[in-house]
Amino acid sequence: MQYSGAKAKLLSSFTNPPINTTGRAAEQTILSLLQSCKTLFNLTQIHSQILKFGLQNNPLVLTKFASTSSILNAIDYASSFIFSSNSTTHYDSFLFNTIIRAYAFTSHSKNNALHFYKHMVGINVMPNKFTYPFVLKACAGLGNLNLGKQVHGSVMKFGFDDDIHVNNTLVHMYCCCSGGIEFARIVFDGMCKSDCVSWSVMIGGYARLGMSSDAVELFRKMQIEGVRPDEVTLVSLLSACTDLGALELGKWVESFIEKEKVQKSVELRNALIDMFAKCGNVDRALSLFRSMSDRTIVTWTSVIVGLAMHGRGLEAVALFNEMTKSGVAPDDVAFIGLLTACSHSNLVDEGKTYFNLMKTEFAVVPKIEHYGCMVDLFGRAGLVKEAVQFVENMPIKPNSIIWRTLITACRAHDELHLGETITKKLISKEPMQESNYVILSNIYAKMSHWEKKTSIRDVMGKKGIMKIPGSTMIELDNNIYEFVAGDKTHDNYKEIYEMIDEMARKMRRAGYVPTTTEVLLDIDEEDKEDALNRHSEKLAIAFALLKTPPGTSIRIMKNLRICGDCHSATKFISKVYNREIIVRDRNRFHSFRDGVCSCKDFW
DNA sequence: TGTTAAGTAA
Repeated sequence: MQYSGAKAKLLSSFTNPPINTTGRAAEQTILSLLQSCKTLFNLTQIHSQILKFGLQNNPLVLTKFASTSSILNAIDYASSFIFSSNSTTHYDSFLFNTIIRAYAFTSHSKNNALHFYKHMVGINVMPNKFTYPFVLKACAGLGNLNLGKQVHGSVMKFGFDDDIHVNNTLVHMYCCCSGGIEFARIVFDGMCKSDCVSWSVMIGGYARLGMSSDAVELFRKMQIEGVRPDEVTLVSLLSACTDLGALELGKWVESFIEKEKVQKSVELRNALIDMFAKCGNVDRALSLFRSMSDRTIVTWTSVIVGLAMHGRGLEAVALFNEMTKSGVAPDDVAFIGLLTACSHSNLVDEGKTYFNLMKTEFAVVPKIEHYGCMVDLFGRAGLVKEAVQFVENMPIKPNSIIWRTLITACRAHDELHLGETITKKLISKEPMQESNYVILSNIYAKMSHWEKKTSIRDVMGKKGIMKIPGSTMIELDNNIYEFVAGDKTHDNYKEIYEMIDEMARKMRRAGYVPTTTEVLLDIDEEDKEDALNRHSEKLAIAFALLKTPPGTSIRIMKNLRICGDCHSATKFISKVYNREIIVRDRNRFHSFRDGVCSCKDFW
């Protein structure tokens, strides 16, 4: 490579170094080399120059060296000098901050950051207020709560707990450690000064942990206290809206952005797209997407996933092709979206093709999730043999999700004995997982093995298996209501149960037959029907029918997959009450209208 | 002789 001008001159002074230079001049030479050339020179050469000049313990040189480039080697060289040094050279906080910072920002070396922090304290170099944000960032990356608490102790000991930056990073650190969220809130509540970043960190912490109601609640408090949210706050808030299915709140965020002229970063627009897609308004997501000229892989993936969830697989595939043509390289998440789109829309050939292209053309190594998508693709399409073969030939050891996907396919396509065998194997490996027993119970129901089905309940009771309660959420008049099966905690519960009875009568007249085999309980048929009628989604629909004007759409969100009976019942409800009912379950959207579901019963 | 904090996709 040819260099000209100043660089060429420096390069020549480097290859023909002023050998006799000593002291201040040598220091200046090295510093200017490091200053001007950064990554131009081979670090090993600079290293040998430093040794030649005897500057290996010079704090200035080391600091410059460590901050010279983002190349980890530079930091490693600098840090090895410090550790190998047995001189009494005094290194100041800035040198350590530089090194800690470099390590804290490098994904694999966060331990080194802590290492240096401890070394620094050990040789009596005082940390300053700039030190802790770096150290705490490293702690956050490591997610080690005890380590974080230790550093928190030092922060207090050295009296930096009145610094807003330090406190903000403390809150963030606790948010990133498992089991740390309560500590985060304690620090947050105890801060003598707080700003938009403090609130954003805390709201973001709740949102990432799926504590979405807490995130929304804290945002409301932020509004009351008059702190202006910025685009980062709103990304976290939108993520909470997405999780809760809170479309109205999401729309409010969009109008807030316009009204308050919040900077519309790509991340913020991506979050809006994701929110609209997952709150049931995929067309709004699409139009936002079309209006963007600075799309990232996240933008594309968000709409592809959104379309997949709505069963619009062909459009998702078309968008994927448009994306690759426009020069955006697909990553592993994009492929998960694409393959999900194929499996939810019965596009077996397309799915197979893209799975192969993934490796050959796009150099994305398939992960267990991609294999899972393929098993699902075959399984849903009724190709159980292909699914089994695929699992047998997988280069990765199948996990329990793969097995459950396969079992679900067996159950749906009447490979009941195979399903039973695999489920029993799975239960022996994973005896505390409730869903394994639910699947087995459903298989026995389909086989009419009622005694076996009944005995499952005893087994579960003996093992003390925790049930994940099904719950359904609905957003009405700026409130989010949550229902669980058999819920009687709601203010209007009497009205709701009367409505349930009315719904049951009208549905029966329209030809609805309850699917009582879905009930796990050991009770008689009439009680089973009663239990089905109290499923959380039916309670939420009854509540919505009571509280919203006739003819308007009803949107509900379920935490698990919608059960077969509720799916069939909702079709009848949509017809009898002339309502569009949009259900978001764990996997996808179901849009019921006039007795038909948008998923065409393919789910 | 200087440096610091937060966010999105299955």
